[in-house]
Amino acid sequence: MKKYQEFKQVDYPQIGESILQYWKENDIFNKSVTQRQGAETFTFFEGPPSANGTPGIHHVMARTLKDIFCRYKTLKGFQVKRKGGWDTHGLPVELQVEKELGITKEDIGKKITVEEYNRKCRETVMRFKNEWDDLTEKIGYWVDLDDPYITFEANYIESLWYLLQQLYKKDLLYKGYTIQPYSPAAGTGLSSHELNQPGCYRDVKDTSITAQFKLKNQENTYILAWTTTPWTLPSNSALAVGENLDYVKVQTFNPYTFEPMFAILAKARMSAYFNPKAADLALEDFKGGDKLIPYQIVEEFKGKDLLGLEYEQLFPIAELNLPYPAFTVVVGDYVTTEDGTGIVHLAKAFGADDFRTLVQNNIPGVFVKDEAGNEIPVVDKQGKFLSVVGTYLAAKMKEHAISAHKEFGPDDFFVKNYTNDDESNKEYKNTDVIISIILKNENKAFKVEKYEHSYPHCWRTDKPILYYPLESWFIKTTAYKDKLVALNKTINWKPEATGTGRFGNWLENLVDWNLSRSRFWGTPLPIWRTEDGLEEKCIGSVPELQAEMDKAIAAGVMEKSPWEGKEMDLHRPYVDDVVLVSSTGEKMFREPDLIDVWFDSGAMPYAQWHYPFENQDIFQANYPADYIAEGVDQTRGWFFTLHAIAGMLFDSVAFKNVIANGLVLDKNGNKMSKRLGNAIDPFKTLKEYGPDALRWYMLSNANPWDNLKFNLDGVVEVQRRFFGTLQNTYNFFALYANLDAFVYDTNASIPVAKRAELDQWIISKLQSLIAEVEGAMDNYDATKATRAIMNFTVDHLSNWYVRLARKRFWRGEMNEDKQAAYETLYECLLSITQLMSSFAPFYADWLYKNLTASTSDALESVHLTDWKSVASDLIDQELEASMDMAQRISSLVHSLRKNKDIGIKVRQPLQRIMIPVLNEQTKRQIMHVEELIKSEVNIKMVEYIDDTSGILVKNAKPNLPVLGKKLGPKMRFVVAAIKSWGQEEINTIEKQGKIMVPADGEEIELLLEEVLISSEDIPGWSVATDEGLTVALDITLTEELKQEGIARDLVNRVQNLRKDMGLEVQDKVHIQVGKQEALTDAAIQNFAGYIQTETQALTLEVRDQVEGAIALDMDDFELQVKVTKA
RNA sequence: GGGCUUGUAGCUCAGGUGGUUAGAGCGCUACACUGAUAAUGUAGAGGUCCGUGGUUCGAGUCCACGCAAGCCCA
Repeated sequence: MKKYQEFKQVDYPQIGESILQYWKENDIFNKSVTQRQGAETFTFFEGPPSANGTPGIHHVMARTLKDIFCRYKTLKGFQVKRKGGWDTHGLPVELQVEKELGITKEDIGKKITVEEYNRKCRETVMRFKNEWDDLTEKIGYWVDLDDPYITFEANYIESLWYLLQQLYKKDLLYKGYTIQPYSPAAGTGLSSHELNQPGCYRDVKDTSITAQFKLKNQENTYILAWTTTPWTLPSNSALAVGENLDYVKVQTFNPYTFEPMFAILAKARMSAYFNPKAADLALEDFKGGDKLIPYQIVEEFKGKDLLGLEYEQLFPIAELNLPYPAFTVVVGDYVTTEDGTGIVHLAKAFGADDFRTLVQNNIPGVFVKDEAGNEIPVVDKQGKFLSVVGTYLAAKMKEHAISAHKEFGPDDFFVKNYTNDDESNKEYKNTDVIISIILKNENKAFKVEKYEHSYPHCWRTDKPILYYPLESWFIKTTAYKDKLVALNKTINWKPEATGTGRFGNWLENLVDWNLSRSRFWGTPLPIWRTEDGLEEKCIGSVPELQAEMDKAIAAGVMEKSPWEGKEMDLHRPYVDDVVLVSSTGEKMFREPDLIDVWFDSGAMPYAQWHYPFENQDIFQANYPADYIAEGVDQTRGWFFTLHAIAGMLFDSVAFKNVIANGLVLDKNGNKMSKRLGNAIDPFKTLKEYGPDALRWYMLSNANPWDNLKFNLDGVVEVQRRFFGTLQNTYNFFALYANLDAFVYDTNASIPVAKRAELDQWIISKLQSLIAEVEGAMDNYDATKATRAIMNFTVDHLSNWYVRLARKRFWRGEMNEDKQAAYETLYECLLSITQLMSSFAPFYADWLYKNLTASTSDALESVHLTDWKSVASDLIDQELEASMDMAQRISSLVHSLRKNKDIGIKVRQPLQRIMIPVLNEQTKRQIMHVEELIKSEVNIKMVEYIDDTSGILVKNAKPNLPVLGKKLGPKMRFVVAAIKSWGQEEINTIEKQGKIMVPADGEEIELLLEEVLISSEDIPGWSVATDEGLTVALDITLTEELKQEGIARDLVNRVQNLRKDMGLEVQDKVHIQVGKQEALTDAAIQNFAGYIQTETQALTLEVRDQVEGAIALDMDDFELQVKVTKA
């Protein structure tokens, strides 16, 4: 029986399926975890995917990347628990459900109850779980799919509530507001998703004003600021300039009132405000009403020179006046000179940038107090000015006798076009126009014009949106900024730049985490408030909620628990039905918001174990994560939320090592999309190529943090080049091992030191490989590891070791040398199965099982083995250097033989090669592998030419890195001098160790170590050179060499014949050859023994006539030959 | 608009701290091998190192400004 199964063809997808089956039947994954019970843990966190869509090829990438390090660490002896998880909340689910039901958000609670809606979400979100599980299994991603965490489960939510309560207790959870897109017509905030709907941004013409802000303490001097939303001007509380932009002070006249003035604006924007034709006009010649208005620059400065300047409130409404530092100039990093004046007016309530800048500068915004004492903007949620502004505007209309399409009272001033007035009326004037006229009349407007720009509109009402402050709950992440920054510096990011750059910058510019979402399907915010907001309760657990409910029921504010007689579902609408009671007996209602789904996933280290309510021990042993991996697009998503929660509540990082992988693009570098039809179906790909080649390709082709241009040709190449070569090497081994009935026995193997030099070499190479793979994997660099394994397998093991050792396998009976060859090859193959098992888990296990089928101490799976560490004592650097020399010399000789002028094929033996050697070490290294070189390139001897030969031509070059430091600018003189050297100078520096060189009028001493001496020429010989190694080939063909060449040719032809005849390796033959010219006959006669041995010929006769002979083409002549089976 | 990443042969990618002639695989061309054979080997051709400036004796490598592609944010 064959001990090692041989394979004609390999079906990689089939290997994947059968090994998967084997793992399942034998519970291998589970065993790989349980057998490490008690060992040190290596913790991995699974970033939960959402199963409401089918998985794509990029998920193969992401999941493979997660898998490999877990497998590697398992081999290294760690216990690696991997709990799967599902992300189930969030907008995409809601949108999908709404699309399927044909409803909008407005219909929820009307056409469909919240209860039904959420039930539908719950169903939808796990719809493709089976596909996901299937893919996960088929690509060999080992993760616990039987007991995953699911973010909608009550236990999970309870853990979130606990965390939120912890934040609340630390005073890190607060209610504030943020500037968001808001639709007054629809009465709702809009998500960025809604704003990105096609057709949302439309070109509209708005009245734009360049307003004049009068400086305090400077006569007639105004800062010009431009806005396309004049209605925000009454809310102005500061002006922003670009710190490094150039500004000018211009003496001129107001174009509406003709009053003399000084205007301050960006120098680059002057052309937009001043007609160059007026540049030469004298200021004193100007008369009111002139078309051209003269101007003159009187001062220039940088933006930073303007900082802190105070100006007068534009609309002097007493109720809206603000204390210093309001109405001053500040820096805005977003200020440009693309349009406007290069100075931006800031209204805290109506712009996100404005809000941020003013908060940073501690400048208050323009707000008034409502009845409850809350600050509210001067425009209400219907888009109408409060009467405090309306009264002012109405009065000004009277004062300036401004007529319009109707009489304006204090409550008639709507911003934008939120009235339903007839805009086609000739007298129609909107609030922006009225404001413009007032400012013009009051010498406060420098320019008013219609301006066309792109502005977002509400997709439901078609009306323009308003940027408006909306209430939100926040986590005060800014309070922990320094801590989060410091903790981040301890994290090992791959690539590093994502940690320092993208993530680091994000932390540096941290804003408070806006936690609120006005939605239905998500984790409810566990905060109950009295209606006046004076009393709040933040609930941190189910029992706590239960206790509060009991109190509320006892107090009579709630009739009964919404979950009475049912399982507790902590979602809406049930939680909304919970009314608690305050200390004063008032009703408390839940804040209606849900929380950001990113909090769900960022809390997974705790919530996946239902911490702290259960599993505290497991949590302690598995926190923080040693390793996580996710797409780089998660930087501000999952990576951040993990980091923030860990830093704020646990004073720890959440993960120590992280790979942020790039995107998977199509082969042309375009994004894959189902619509474009360039998406790769992972299931189809797996079916065609199997999981191993796919995984290997993705890891080895490019660093995972770079984008991958996915090309199926690349998978094919990996399969052929790496897997094919490895398979061939195994087949070669199996073929001969079976013939010789060799079976590897660990306990009876020949010590490496007693094996052939070639064996020692490949084993040394193998150990170096193990060290390299270990180093790469410990540094989370899978690409380096896979490439190293591939190079070893293809270049060193197959192409060099097997090729050179081939004859040892097929020659003769079993002996010690043959056994050593088998053992060496076997050990290499077996090591490769372990090295590659993390990356190609199926094939590696399959090969492992083939190799160990007859071995007594084999384990069930390569994935259950212990990592075989480097045996440093087996690494022989000197030998590796020697062999490298042999490979390079062989290559040079091949190159010489192929030279057009030489053209002698390898089968023709040649007498000698000559190698100049300038030092003993080189000579020793080459001599070591002399035999090998001789047989590889078919020459009789290697001759070394050293100094004493007298024919060596030496060559000197400057050692630039050394000389550069010493000489600097004088380099070029010295380099030129060295290049002009002859043998004499080289001899001098070699003998005396130094030489004087002229350089730009002075003499410089050069030391021997500052030049590199080599030999690249042997006079009279054609040579080939490669990195200081030079080889000359003696191409003289003697009679004897010619004869041997013919003999080898004949052997070659007879071998072909044997094969054509279908003879087995061990079959014997008789050979008859027709008489030829003398040289050929002599060759056959002199090399008869050689020919017979090689061809297994019992007899070899030369005859005048050969009956039934075949004419063999011997290149230069034909030979009559007849081969018969003995 | 801002932050970050990428750009090297037809394609996919390597190229510590600047240093002599910029490499590999695939593909292409030619050849060899024919006892690993639907396998394998060898050699060759192929480069504006995205562009422009700069620093330097010397730049694929460092700096500045651009260009192109991508991601995230506004």
